Amino acid sequence: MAAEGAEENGRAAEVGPVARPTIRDVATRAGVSKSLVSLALQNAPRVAPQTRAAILAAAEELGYRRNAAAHALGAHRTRTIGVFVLDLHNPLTADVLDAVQAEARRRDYRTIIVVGGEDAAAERAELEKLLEFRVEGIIAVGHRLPDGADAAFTADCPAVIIGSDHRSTPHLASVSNDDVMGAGLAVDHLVSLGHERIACVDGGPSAVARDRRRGYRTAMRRHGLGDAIAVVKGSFTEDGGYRGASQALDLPERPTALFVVNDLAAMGAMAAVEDRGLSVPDDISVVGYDGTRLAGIRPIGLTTVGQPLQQMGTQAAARLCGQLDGEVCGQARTRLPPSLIERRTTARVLR
Amino acid sequence: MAAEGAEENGRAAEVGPVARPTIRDVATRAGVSKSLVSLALQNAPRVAPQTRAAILAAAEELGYRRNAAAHALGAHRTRTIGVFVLDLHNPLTADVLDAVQAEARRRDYRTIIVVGGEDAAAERAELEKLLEFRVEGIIAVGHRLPDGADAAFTADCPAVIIGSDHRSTPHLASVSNDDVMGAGLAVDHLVSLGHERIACVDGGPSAVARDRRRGYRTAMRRHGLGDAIAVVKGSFTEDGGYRGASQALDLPERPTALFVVNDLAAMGAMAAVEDRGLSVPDDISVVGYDGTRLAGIRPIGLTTVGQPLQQMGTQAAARLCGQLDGEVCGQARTRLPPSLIERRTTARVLR
DNA sequence: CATGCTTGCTGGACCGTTCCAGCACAGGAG
DNA sequence: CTCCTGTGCTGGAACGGTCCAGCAAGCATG
Repeated sequence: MAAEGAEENGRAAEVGPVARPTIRDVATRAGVSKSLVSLALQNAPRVAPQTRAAILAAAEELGYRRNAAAHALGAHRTRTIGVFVLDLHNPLTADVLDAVQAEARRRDYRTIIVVGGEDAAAERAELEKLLEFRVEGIIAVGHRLPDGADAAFTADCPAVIIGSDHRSTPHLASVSNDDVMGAGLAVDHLVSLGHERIACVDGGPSAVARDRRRGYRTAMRRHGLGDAIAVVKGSFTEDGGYRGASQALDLPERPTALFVVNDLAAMGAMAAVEDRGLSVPDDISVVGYDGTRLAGIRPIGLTTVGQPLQQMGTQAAARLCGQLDGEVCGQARTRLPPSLIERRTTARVLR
Repeated sequence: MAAEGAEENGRAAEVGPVARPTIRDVATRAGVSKSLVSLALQNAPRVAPQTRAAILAAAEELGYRRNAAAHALGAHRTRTIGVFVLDLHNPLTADVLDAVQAEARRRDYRTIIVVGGEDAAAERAELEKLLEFRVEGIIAVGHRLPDGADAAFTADCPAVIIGSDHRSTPHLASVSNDDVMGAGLAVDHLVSLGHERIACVDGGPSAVARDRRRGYRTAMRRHGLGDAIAVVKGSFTEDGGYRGASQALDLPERPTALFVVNDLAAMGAMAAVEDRGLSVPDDISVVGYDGTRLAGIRPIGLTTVGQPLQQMGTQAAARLCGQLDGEVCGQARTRLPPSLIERRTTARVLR
């Protein structure tokens, strides 16, 4: 029966956009007022069961489909949250998104995703698009907007940032892992394997990179290795990792281990090691950060600091939806503990 | 000035959804009718330049933002295409999406992305959501809807499938690579390295897997290796690749090379090789399929059949937008040639 | 029997746009 | 001067829903 409706439209589709049945058409067919159809469709209580059934049947027969635009306009609500993604290529994104999506669905919110293009302008345009859609809240998985610009957006609807907690915009809610602690975990692990000359391949100016860098420094000093601290410039990309590691390996006192700002960059770092005729982990141990699936892939087996990605996604969505539903939510910034995932790119240092 | 508007709303945001300025507010401030504001905002021709400027200024001052819902309702258009993604984890997805997004943007269409959940029901719900938003067209990157169900959707708006071209639904436009040819490329390459016992780790019942399987068989026969044909069951996941390869390696006549249905599964296959104390490529050569970035990562260096992912994304978007803009588009099903990307997981067979 | 409450339904205003018909005015052609 | 054309603008209907006030009928209560 539904198929029949689709068939009818199938023909019309050839010549242009189909004139879809409206709530009024359904009302006529069911012999009731359009108001009642509206009520029945949103599962309102005061509708007689058999009337409701008749309306639902009529809707089904006509192939009625709610018009989200009209709905939003009338209801002043969309029950939709916008998800902004900075980089689809980062394997971290997929894990987080799956969890966000699942939690939102559970709470009866829908999600739409947009992805920020190359530059800040494109990112801004995508965010603007979300706002035009009148999403009720925004979840951002990474962002590169200058401080302050994001504030202008979150003035319009609540937002939660996943991953980086911008210290500069304290009003922004965030769910992140404790990067300082995570970096410490990495250093602790390497030290426990006897490493002393541990270099840090950095990620640049972002808040995340800053914290990981700081955690590295703090941990090194804690182990009495303050003099061995060596931070080289890199980035969150494979290429950045390659260049950073190259620089570190060419240091006069060559490090025996590399702590790299994220998993992707760690891939590049391993390539750099290899290109110098050295091997991982025999000559050089490598630790990444993020705990993405990529790192877990067998031929790679990267030791890394795992973020609770799924949990982060879930919490972010739960917090946002909760806030929208008027629940009182606790603190705006949640920070989850990371954990070390030991695999095959780290080994005891050779004397 | 824009910031000022944001500030004002910033306060109101605490107590609930902000009452955003409407086109009417802008009209009042600029001292014109709302119709003219509407005209000015959509860059209509018959608006005096200085009036337009005044209107734009007023809009800016008030922090006006178009309401997409109202727009859609009035204009009977959304200029939005919906992108359905089956699996965000497949690294192929990101490449394709980037290209789709870029092309759509170039043609002044916006995109929204939804991701299909665990099962066919969730997938259907997401597609339905897109339709409720009244997207003008749909691009699907993979899908698992039973044949016929997808027909019901595409009856309502034009759609292009990327990747798999469902033979069973010939009315669906698609952009794909030639899987039969690609599989042939892989076999040719292995044969040129002296391999004869080449096994195929399969991907299951999907159309894509079928074509790759068939391409493998055809090529083997072409090389006079019909007797060496060995297809083992696997899937498009790492795990499926592992199990498939395990089975292949336990064959009485152990193969010297593995052609695996996609890059992800090839990762699993390599793990299986390793677990048997064998090495890639010295003992076993491995070829993947897709040409994802994953395969290119240095520590992996997988030899693979590369799909022109970016080109596929671009063409799909171009075709869809073109159709929506009334251009006459050629054939509904485009098939691009893949190419072999030779890296370090294949080697000359040892005698 | 009047009253009030509950249940089930209706009519119409409203949301923020677009778009169409139409109007006033200016300038050029006849 | 009149007519015509084009320019710049306005008012209001329409889009497809939601939601509120209100109404009729049935029932219980006093």
